[in-house]
This record gives sequence, C-alpha cells and structure tokens, in this order.
Amino acid sequence: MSPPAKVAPKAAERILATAAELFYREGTRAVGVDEIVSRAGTTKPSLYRAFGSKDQLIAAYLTVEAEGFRARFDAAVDAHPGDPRAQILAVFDALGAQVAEPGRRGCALTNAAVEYPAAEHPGRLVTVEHKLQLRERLRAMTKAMDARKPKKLADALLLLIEGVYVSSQIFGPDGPAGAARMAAEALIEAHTREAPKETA
Amino acid sequence: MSPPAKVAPKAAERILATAAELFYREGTRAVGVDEIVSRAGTTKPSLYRAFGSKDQLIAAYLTVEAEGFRARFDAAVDAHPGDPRAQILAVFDALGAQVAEPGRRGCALTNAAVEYPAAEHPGRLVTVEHKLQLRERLRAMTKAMDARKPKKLADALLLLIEGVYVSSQIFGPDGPAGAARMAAEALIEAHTREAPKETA
DNA sequence: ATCGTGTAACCTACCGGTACGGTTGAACAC
DNA sequence: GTGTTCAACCGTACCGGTAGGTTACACGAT
Repeated sequence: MSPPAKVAPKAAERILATAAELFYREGTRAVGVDEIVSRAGTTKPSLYRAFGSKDQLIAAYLTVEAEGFRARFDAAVDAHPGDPRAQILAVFDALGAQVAEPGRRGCALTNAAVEYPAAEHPGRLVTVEHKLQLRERLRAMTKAMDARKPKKLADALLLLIEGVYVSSQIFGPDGPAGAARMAAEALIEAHTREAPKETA
Repeated sequence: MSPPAKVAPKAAERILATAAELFYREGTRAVGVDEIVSRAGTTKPSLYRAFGSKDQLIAAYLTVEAEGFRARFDAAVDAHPGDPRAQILAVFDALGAQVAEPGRRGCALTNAAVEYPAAEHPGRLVTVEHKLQLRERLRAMTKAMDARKPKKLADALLLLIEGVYVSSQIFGPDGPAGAARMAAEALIEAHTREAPKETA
C-alpha cells in the first residue's frame, strides 16, 4: 500500500542533511566527520561508503546548495516573464530577504571557495562552475534588456551580489547589503538610459 | 655605531612574517603551527611565548594586513587632495591592480571572517573593526562629495569592494572585478547628478 | 544470497599547547 | 679586566586529543 514510499530516511541522506547544516553554520573545515555521523545517528563507514571522502561530501553539499540557489533565482525570474529588469530586481529582493534570515552566513559556495584555495578541490570545482553559470545567466538578462554594455553590467551586478553575501556576514543586519537593490537599479538605469548620445 | 640596528630578525618577527604568507596563501585553518615554526626556522614555544595562541597569532597577522590596507587606501586618497570623487576612483584603481597580482586571494580580513563565524574569535574582531572603519571612511568621502544619499552610496561602493575581493579569487583575472571601477563611477554619478532635469 | 547497515577496533598524522633546561648578553661589583 | 648575576630568549622533548580514513565482521531485511 505504499508504492515508492520509503519512510526510513537512508543513512546517506541523513548524513548529507546533517553535514549541510553543520557545514553552513560553522564552515566545512571546522566540522569533523565524527561530529557529522554522530549527529546524523550513523557511523563513519556509512559516510565513506556513500561519499568516498570528506571532500566529496563537501562537494555533494555544495551541489545541493547550488540547486537551492538556482531554484530561488528561477522563482524570481519566473515572476516577471519578459521583463529582465524586473527579474533582476526580484533577484536582488530575494537575495536581500535571504541574507536577512537569522543564522544566514552568506553563500555556501562562495564561503567554500574561500576555505579551499586549491583549484583541484572538489568543492571548489562545484563553486566555480556555479558562479560561471550565474554570470552567464546575468549576462543573458542584461542583453535581453538591451543594456549598452551587457557584460559589464552583468559583472557589476555580480559584484553587488557577492558583496551582499560576504558583507552580510561581517556587518550585521544593518550592513551595506541594504544598499544593494538601490545600487542595482542605478546601475541598470545607467546602462539603459537613452542618455547623452543615444543608440537603439 | 648602529643604535637600533638589529641584524638578527627575532624569532617572533620571523614567525609573524612566515605565518602571514602561509595564512594568506592557504587560509588560516589550513596551516598548522608546526608548519609555521618549522618554515620560520624556530620552534613552537617561541610562537606561544610571543603570541599566546594560534588565534592570537591570526589576530596579529590580520592587524598587519589591516595596516597594509589602510596604507594603500591613504596613498590613493592623498593622491587627490580635496577631490573625494577622484579619491574613491583611485581607491578602486588600486584595488583592481592589487587583486590582479599573481598569488592574490582577495582580502585577508574578509577571508578570515568567512573562516571563523564565531563572533568572539580574535581574528574576527580585527576584521569587523577594520570593516567598520572602512565604511566610515567611505561615508566621509561620499558626504564630502555632496552625494544625495551618502550612506547608501558608501554602502554600495563597499559592496563593490567586497565583491571585487571575493570574485577575484573565484573567477580568474578576467572575472567581474574588471567592472568595478566603471560601476563605481556610475553609482557616484547617479548619486551626484543634478537630478532628472539637468544643470551643470 | 545479497544489500545496506551498525559495531568496534585500529591506523597514521597532526593538532594546539607546555614543562623544563640551556644559551646569551648586558650590568654590576671588585 | 675579571667574575658573577639575572633576565631574555630560545630549543628539546613531550603531552593528550583529534583529525580523516580503513578494516573485519555481524546483523536484519528483502
């Protein structure tokens, strides 16, 4: 009477969920595998059978985080079909709301890249690919709004986004992150205004 | 004939210099005290006599980094006395040049704050104070240029600065950091333009 | 029989931190 | 000049704890 129903969360899932919470809160380097498995109510062999190594567990955690980011990004975009300017501003609104949540500590992907400078680290690879995707998506949107220099505008917006992520964890809730949306508007305006010399 | 001349660099100085290099390159959590003292040609007791703990050594390292930042900031500001707009753009130029240097990995202070979420960590305290100072200095400059919303403009510029620092270590030299100066100009322009209707 | 799991022990390496004893050099009395 | 003293400064050797990672094996359910 329960076709695909697994009521028992598998050990691997519990490990990943527990690791995600601890990794995000304290940083991946600060959390040991012993703590993860004991909080997940399982044991080290299960972790190593399912993920191979701590580094690969970190990569799996970051992959989940990247999917979450994309989901929020898509939600903001889908709320304003055909209006790239409104889409980007919605992204900034969602971003502002997210970093204001208690317990938030910026972007898990970015944080991991800071923690692991080595280019070959599995977690870093996930981060780099994700950020390249983000850059591309922003570029597509700035092109769609006929910005004068779409790549520059997209990069400027990306700087704001990363700035929001890191500054929100250094300054508190009243930090510079609150200026992001207005800045994004101003940058978009500056790149799309018909202005001094005009081009269509 | 050489009153303050010490040709022999003391152990503490060597430790701090070595630690600074390793900490910046690899992250503070990735570097053990054993590696520091062995590369510095000394031993652990010297480290603990001079700095008390690894955390305090990290704080000392970050203090040095903060002084370096202030020195570069001052140099950019002093190059354009009485012209806050040019001062800020000079800061962005210096920033762009700095993060383009090989081996650079963003802001040591910011990176440390990401590594240590705990508010009480000595290194984090150094970072938070330094960033608050930076915010204040930017505010003073945006006020001096009669920006319409000087605090918002200063915060937006701060977001760009942090964005440059973190994105430069995720994307390579062709990353979004290259858009920072232009974005800063646009934001300053937007905050100082003589309103929708133009006047010179 | 097989798969997923937990038990329990074990490994090497390294972590941050310390008790203690040696070396040096300037200051002093003679 | 010589001998003594004393405080910095320093290194040897070591501590307990924990890190990530591995092994062999037993168990229960499908």
